[in-house]
Amino acid sequence: MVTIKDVAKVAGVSIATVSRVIHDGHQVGEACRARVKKVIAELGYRPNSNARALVSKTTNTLGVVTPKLSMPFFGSLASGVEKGARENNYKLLMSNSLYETKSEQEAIDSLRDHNCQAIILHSEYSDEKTLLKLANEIPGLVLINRYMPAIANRCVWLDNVAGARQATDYLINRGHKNFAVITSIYQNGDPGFRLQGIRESLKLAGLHLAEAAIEESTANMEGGEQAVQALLNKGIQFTALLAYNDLMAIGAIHALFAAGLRVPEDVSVIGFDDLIVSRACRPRLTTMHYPVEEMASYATKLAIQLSDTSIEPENRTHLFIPQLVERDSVADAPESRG
Amino acid sequence: MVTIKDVAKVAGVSIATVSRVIHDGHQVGEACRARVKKVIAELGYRPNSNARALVSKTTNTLGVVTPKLSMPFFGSLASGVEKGARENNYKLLMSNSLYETKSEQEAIDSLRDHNCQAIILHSEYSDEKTLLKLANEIPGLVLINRYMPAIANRCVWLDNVAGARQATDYLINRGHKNFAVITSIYQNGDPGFRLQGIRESLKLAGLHLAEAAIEESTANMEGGEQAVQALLNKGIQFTALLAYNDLMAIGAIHALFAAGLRVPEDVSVIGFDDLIVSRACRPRLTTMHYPVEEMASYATKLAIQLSDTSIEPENRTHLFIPQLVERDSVADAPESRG
DNA sequence: GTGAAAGCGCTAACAC
DNA sequence: GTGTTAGCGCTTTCAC
Repeated sequence: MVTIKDVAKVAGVSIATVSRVIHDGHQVGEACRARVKKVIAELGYRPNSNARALVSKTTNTLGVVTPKLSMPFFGSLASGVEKGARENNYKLLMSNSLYETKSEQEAIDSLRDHNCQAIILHSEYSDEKTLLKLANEIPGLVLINRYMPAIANRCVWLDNVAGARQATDYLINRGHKNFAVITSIYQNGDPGFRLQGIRESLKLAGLHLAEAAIEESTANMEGGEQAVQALLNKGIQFTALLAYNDLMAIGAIHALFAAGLRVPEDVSVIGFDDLIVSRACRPRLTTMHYPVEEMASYATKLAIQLSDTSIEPENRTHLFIPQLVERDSVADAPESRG
Repeated sequence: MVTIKDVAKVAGVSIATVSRVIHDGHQVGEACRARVKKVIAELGYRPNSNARALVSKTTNTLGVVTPKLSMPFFGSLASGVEKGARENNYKLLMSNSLYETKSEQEAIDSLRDHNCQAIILHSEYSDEKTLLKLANEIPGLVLINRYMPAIANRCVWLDNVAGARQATDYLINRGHKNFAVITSIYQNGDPGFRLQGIRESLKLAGLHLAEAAIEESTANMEGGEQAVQALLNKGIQFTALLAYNDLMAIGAIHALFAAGLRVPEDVSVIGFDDLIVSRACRPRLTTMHYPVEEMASYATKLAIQLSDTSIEPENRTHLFIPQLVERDSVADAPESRG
């Protein structure tokens, strides 16, 4: 390994001079700087980032904690963070929290050990108190997809209620009157807000949503299938189905066709997230676009900014709005057709 | 920040003793150890990993370079690496190479700066010479999804030829005689090997594959659609379609239905990779399972092992075989049905 | 069993 | 402009 000493020796200068040259120091003589640069190139010298971090206490390292990278949603999130990190010349440390409080905590701790100045956290399980404490200890901590009023300016989140309302309104405008909803068994967080949005819109339109028309299941394809089967078994009549997310929506479409129902002719289905899968199913899924990647990049820049405590943080929150993506899984209500 | 000195002071011992306690040192007195441990817990002391890395020259850090995390395939790869890293108590540094030689190189360099002892590299663009040089400099470098004879024992790869043969044979056994293939315009690497496998199997079965029945396009859904449209426009007759990957296969299914052809009744379609999307489309896609996540975990352990130059590396390569996953997009050939 | 001390590679005063 | 020097927090001999 070639160190700053080696460079200094070969170039016939002191290590301080080499250090200055590296830091674009304009306080070094022309000729000298050129010589040092040449030696650096020849020797292939690369500063040791550990030594640098140790003394300067600034690591230019950013950490991200998500449940599981193999889930396309989190892959996109990670990709957005990576982009933000790269653009700011930060290194990216990554940790899966595996949907567990304990490993979530471990993941965060390990990032802290590594002196991450900025951390992007997608936390589903830690309680508010823990998060608040953490936020207090780490200025560069930003929460993504979670809103906590006490640290509103550290939250980058999506307006799930508005998104769900938009989806519901769209269906209402298409003439639908008979709704069913499939949602996650875990009603804290996103699922709860989306359901709330659905309820609000329906109520405003004077439409009734029976409790029996809301089916809970796991938030994946299988869950979507099962939920629809349950709905059908109960004899619920519906022409419009709102799914908690794309995966459930796709499972629903499978189950609907298996039951001899056509999408969108008999039943319109709408998803949420706009993952790649939504373009893979047939019919292509109409859904609410969740700009995760963009939000993640944004959160990254915010985290880096906040980690510099010398600048006063803005006192505002960071709210994104989902957009409707019209594809082929929604049609006008059968009864309203010519 | 609480340092080892703080702990030593509070516990009334020297920093050396604290260090020993941390390292499970059994060379510390019972009472003393207990006291130090208590202080560590009380103060919430966590060793500074930079300082540690600096002196011990062992960072326990692993880097991974993939084109883009938002692609489900690479998300899975990253997830596998994360698992391997976590199990070995390694930290994970991540870099996107964005499908460009230059950023691929930058990504690798940045990992080196950070003293990664082990690196998992999914390289599509760097040439063999560059890779060889790199492998030479970094003992813990492992190539995933690329085979280079000169460093065979550093390669974790998939037998694409065998996979393609298996897929083709399966179709042949189902009575198909008229084949078409849609593949990537980039024929270096995986696409070339898969096409080779297809050709071998067909030839062995005495079946002819006209050049016109091979259509090249981009390796995504749109590419799959376009390729099938081109095939259809040319008037190619086929009952079996082999797609380079799942995405192309799904695009193909869309195009086939759009043209009034049913899958699998009129045309059987087979994919490759077994991404989540393959379970999202209708009919569900029969495909070759690519065990990326498993391979990535394996590669990670291998890289960590290789990075320890004190142990002699095994002189063998690491080859994985894809597995056929039967779902609903393949049926017996129409002409062979009762 | 425990402490003192050297030093990992680097940055940042502080001299000259 | 350039060099000297004091650490950053830690591990690791080497004494005692």
